[in-house]
Amino acid sequence: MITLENAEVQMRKGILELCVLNVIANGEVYASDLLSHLKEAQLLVVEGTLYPLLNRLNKSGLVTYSWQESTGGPPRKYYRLTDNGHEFLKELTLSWHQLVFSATTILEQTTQNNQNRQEQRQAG
Amino acid sequence: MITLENAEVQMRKGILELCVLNVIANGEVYASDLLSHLKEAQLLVVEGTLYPLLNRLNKSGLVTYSWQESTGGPPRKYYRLTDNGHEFLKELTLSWHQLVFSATTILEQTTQNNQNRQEQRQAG
DNA sequence: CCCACTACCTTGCATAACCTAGTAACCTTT
DNA sequence: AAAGGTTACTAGGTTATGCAAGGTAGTGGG
Repeated sequence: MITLENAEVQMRKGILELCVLNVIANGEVYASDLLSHLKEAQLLVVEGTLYPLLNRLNKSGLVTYSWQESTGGPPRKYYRLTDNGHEFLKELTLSWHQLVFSATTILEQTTQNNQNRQEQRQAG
Repeated sequence: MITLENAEVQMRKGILELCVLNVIANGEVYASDLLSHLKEAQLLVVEGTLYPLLNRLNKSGLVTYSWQESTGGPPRKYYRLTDNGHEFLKELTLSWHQLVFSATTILEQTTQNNQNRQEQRQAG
């Protein structure tokens, strides 16, 4: 069964990696930083999603981390991109732009046709 | 293991429904029409992906179809959106734009910071 | 010592859906 | 009737991963 909820989750999935890599590329961050950055951009992510993703990125050699002391609380893992990670991000960003292009192409056609139909309706 | 291939598939998944619904909204089409429209927009889809998707959309009440004779070959199923489908598409399009906004926000930050770093490197 | 807060992490359920490879039916042409 | 093109469809292997829920552990205040 297709629901709006599902479709939105599906779309979000696709760009989550892209966004996480970008935030990390943007400067060393730890998990909570990431969460708040993503939240700022209105991209909903929770811990149970983020930690496994960071581990996957690490195991795939795209990010690495270093422990750093915290003023209060346990030490933090600060992530940064590896060389492979930068390369990967570059190509993924390209893919993303191509995808946006595809979608835009199709959306624009629809918009134009709907406008045409409205004009026809008004003319008729 | 994270690969570029996987990540791209993942991103494409998310917008496939959106694009298919849009093409259908664009005028009655049958499966092969859809495939060529999507191909024009450089969105790779194959039969085995499309037919199940069309069935899901149909079962979810978002599209309906009518049989029409073909000049040569078996009759074709021409799809069109239902009222629910139009409503769904409207909201999904909105979600898509919001998602593009989120991604763009994050991508721009990265681009700016990278530019700053380059300038700093050149200055140093 | 205990509580609250922060931070990191894992297990497992639930879901999802792509795509390969194949089937079957209809039509026309030879 | 055989061949070839067009159209529709599906079963199943494979892969993926979101998220809720629960666990571990460091710090500091009362």
